[in-house]
Amino acid sequence: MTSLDLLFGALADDTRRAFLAQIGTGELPLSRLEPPRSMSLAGVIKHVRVLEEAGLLTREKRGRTVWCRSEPAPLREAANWIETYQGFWNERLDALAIHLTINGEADRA
Amino acid sequence: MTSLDLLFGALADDTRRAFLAQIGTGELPLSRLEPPRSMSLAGVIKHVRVLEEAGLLTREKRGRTVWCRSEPAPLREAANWIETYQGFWNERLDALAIHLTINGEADRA
DNA sequence: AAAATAGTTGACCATTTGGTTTAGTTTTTG
DNA sequence: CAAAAACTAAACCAAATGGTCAACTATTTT
Repeated sequence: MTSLDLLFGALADDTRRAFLAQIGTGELPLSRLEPPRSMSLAGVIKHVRVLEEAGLLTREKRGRTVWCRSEPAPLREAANWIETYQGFWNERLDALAIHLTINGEADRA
Repeated sequence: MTSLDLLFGALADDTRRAFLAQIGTGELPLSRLEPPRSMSLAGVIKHVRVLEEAGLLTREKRGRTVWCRSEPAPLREAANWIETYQGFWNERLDALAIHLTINGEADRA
């Protein structure tokens, strides 16, 4: 299984996306993660492991609590695939370029 | 299951990403799709259905051949999630803005 | 009309996934 | 020390996934 499989697979779940959103740029004790649909702590741990194996988060044990930190780098890989596969992101960037060009000409006037 | 689940789930497979890449912006007969690892036509059809259910492709039957066309719109939804969840795309767009600003000033000189 | 091409469907199978419960370990706290 | 808190690991289960093959429909082509 390729790393993109792991990556997209990890993102293909409500619960796991919620965890990433909750962690954001900070860090959170594993037991503070709030699954959208209630589940046992063991269930939570399984999801955390999937995210970890996809490289999307790291765990650090301090005392008796495990702190989860999100790792954004792999997301770039996923976004790169989307971008490369079909130039729709290019269209978006083109649109921005046009916007900035207009602004630039407005500045000049 | 939410539509993002379907979307990321559809992308979480080598074979299906290959199909999307092969179709690109054009269209391709279903039987011309080339799975990375060889498989029966029935297998191919199952993958095509997954992509279809995620909204990533549409089929049109003309004569005896089914033409597959890729639908980029849902990808934007996926990319939007990535962008929203943590502002790393913003950094990228910022970088482009800086680039264009420099060009604009070069034009002015 | 007969044969080949293109696709679909259904039954089946093995593996993975998403969850549970129970029984642990380790680290704090009373 | 004893109890609570935070986590882990193993066994188990149902459902989904990724694949097969065989039988079938529909459309060309010869």
